[in-house]
Amino acid sequence: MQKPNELSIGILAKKAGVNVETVRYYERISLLNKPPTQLHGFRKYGNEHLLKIKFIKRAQELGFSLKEIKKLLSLKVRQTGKCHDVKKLALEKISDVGHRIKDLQRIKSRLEQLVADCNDENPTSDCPIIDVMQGSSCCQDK
Amino acid sequence: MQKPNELSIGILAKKAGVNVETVRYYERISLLNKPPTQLHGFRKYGNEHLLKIKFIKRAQELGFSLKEIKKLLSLKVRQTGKCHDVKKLALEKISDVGHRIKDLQRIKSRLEQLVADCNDENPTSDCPIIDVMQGSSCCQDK
DNA sequence: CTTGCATCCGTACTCAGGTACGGTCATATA
DNA sequence: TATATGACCGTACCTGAGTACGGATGCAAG
Repeated sequence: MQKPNELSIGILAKKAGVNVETVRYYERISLLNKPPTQLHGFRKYGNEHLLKIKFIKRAQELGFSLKEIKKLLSLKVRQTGKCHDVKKLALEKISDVGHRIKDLQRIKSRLEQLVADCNDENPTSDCPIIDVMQGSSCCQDK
Repeated sequence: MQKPNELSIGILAKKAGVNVETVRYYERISLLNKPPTQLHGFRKYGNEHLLKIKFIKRAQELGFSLKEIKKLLSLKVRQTGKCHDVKKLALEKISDVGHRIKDLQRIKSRLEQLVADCNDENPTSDCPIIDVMQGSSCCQDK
């Protein structure tokens, strides 16, 4: 019924490994342009749509938000788009991710330190973890 | 009008450095128990409420969600609560945070590698960052 | 022909952690 | 006393990234 490179939304979603609703969602937020429709409004996708969804998913794995991906896609589309512009976004993302890593590391070592000080059999009233959260001991920093 | 250690919601919020609405929100989700009310239903807080909100805020800084904080608070309250139980939650959180750090590091080094390969003046059609997201080159891992 | 799945569309719901709004009443100050 | 805050309450809204639902069609196989 369909030419081999014409995909229904269900097939497309399956091939891309996403939910049908996700495809519709991407269209709603104009991340994916609405494809030409057949009779009765049934969507008819091509291979480029499949590639685009896979692009989105890879970019997400690299930590880009959908909003950022939209930007990335627009750079990709414009002929005038320079590698430079993409690189800029990537560098921002690197710095951003770097900050998040630092925050988490600070949290982690704080917790490790607390756990190290903690004697299992103490009642919680003597628990150093609870204590530090009470603010009674140390760390008025920040 | 009020005894010095009785706080209105506005004063409490200010002292704790949170929004009035946040206090009400914490009550809604039973993180903070509803304080005794005066005439006309005005909330009347004590110093223990202030400490509790500060506790919550410190625990949040350590990466605990409000749900987890609720658990922490219930351990703190029960006499039978042992340091052990708190430590367990802390260890879970450490492992959790550790995973998040690893994920972010993987993302970061991937991006750094891409940026290193990227020549500013290329058009986006030759951009290695875009390429990898297209999936045309390398990395069919995961 | 009927059953059953796929698709259409719009809307509502999810999670977390709040924030904002609107109407009413109380309190404090000038 | 009049005005300006502040507090009350319930509900709606926000972000992000989807997921779910319900009713109306369509299409294909038995």
